Amino acid sequence: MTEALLRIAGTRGLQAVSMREIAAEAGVSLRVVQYYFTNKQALLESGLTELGARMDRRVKRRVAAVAGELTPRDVFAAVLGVIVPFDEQSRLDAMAWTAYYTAALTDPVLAAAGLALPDALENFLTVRLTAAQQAGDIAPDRDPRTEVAGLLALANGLTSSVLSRQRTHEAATEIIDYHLDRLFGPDLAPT
Amino acid sequence: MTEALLRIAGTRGLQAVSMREIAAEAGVSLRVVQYYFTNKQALLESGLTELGARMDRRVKRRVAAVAGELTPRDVFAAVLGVIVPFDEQSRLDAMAWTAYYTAALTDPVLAAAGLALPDALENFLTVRLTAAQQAGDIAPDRDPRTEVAGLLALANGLTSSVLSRQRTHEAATEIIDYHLDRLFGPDLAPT
DNA sequence: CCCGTATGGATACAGTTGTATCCTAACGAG
DNA sequence: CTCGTTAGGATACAACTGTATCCATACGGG
Repeated sequence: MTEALLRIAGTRGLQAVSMREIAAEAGVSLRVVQYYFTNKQALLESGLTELGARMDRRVKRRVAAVAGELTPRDVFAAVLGVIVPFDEQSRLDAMAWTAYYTAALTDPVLAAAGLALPDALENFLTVRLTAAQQAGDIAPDRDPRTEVAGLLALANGLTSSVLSRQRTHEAATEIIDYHLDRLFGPDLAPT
Repeated sequence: MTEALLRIAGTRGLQAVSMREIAAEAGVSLRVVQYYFTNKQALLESGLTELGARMDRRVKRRVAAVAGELTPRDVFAAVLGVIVPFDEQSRLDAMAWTAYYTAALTDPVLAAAGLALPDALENFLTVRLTAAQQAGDIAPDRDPRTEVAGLLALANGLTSSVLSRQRTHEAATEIIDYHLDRLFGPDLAPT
């Protein structure tokens, strides 16, 4: 049922999401939607939670696919590579996520629930990059906090352009890889 | 009246924009809104046009403020510096712009009218950067098209984080300047 | 003076929205 | 068997939406 919500949000936008639309999309009656989600707000929050869970699953899958030891660069490639949509499903999710993010800018309730994830992500990556710097994996004159902020902003901006079909997923990935090469140095680039 | 529209879109979101709300915000009657904008769609399009015009005005103002000759870096600093919100007014406009952009992702009518500007901007900057490269202002191993795409994506991503108050305008500008320094070389950096 | 046109006030209307209410079934515990 | 709880169908309701209609005024050219 939350899946129906995200399907609508990803194809027709959050503003097209109504209790009745979800009921129709999920093939149930309006009452059932009301029954399992008392509020529309509870419904929306469940969508946001599910989006976060999907993102998490994708990162874990990518990390698990890495053979051998996990380099810091692998972590960044996995996280950033998951932000930019790479297939139909992740494109729909990214659409829904953008819709949520925009809504959160003017809705304080959604903001509290939705802006925590990007923040946590930035902190997580900053911690990892700082550790990588102390281990000598990146140059000492880099500022981990600034680099992470720049990379996340880049990935988000690229996502926008991929969603609007201004750019393909491959072109976006290339740009990200280029920046990762510069940060981690060519000796750490994947073969 | 279009101003009232953008004020609402920037503070409460596009979905809060209704004919009656605009009438109230502009201090006129509903009929007047209907009279000057026959459709709601015409109303929305006028908002988009106005946003583009404001962006244009800001760029021109920055360009005009440059003393002496206009370096390629000045052009980029002006354009990118105008994308990231820097005062209350530009913050509201960026909010409205984000709302429009998100709506355009699922509304083909808005997409045709709204995605033309970013596209034109990217082409314009690519032409300028290619010329700058031929003049020796940037290293010959850079790909102008990729560099422009990356910078615009970065600026857009930073705008998102500034709008969500995750980052200040100053922090965003710093990151952009850092990337411009790397692209144009320190010898062309502003004093 | 007179009338077409621009401007705008008041109200109506059908559709959609979130939410609430009322009524059935099913079903396991006692 | 009975009863409380879970699950869901049918419908109602007030609020809001975009749009349309009916009217009144102003006003400049003939």
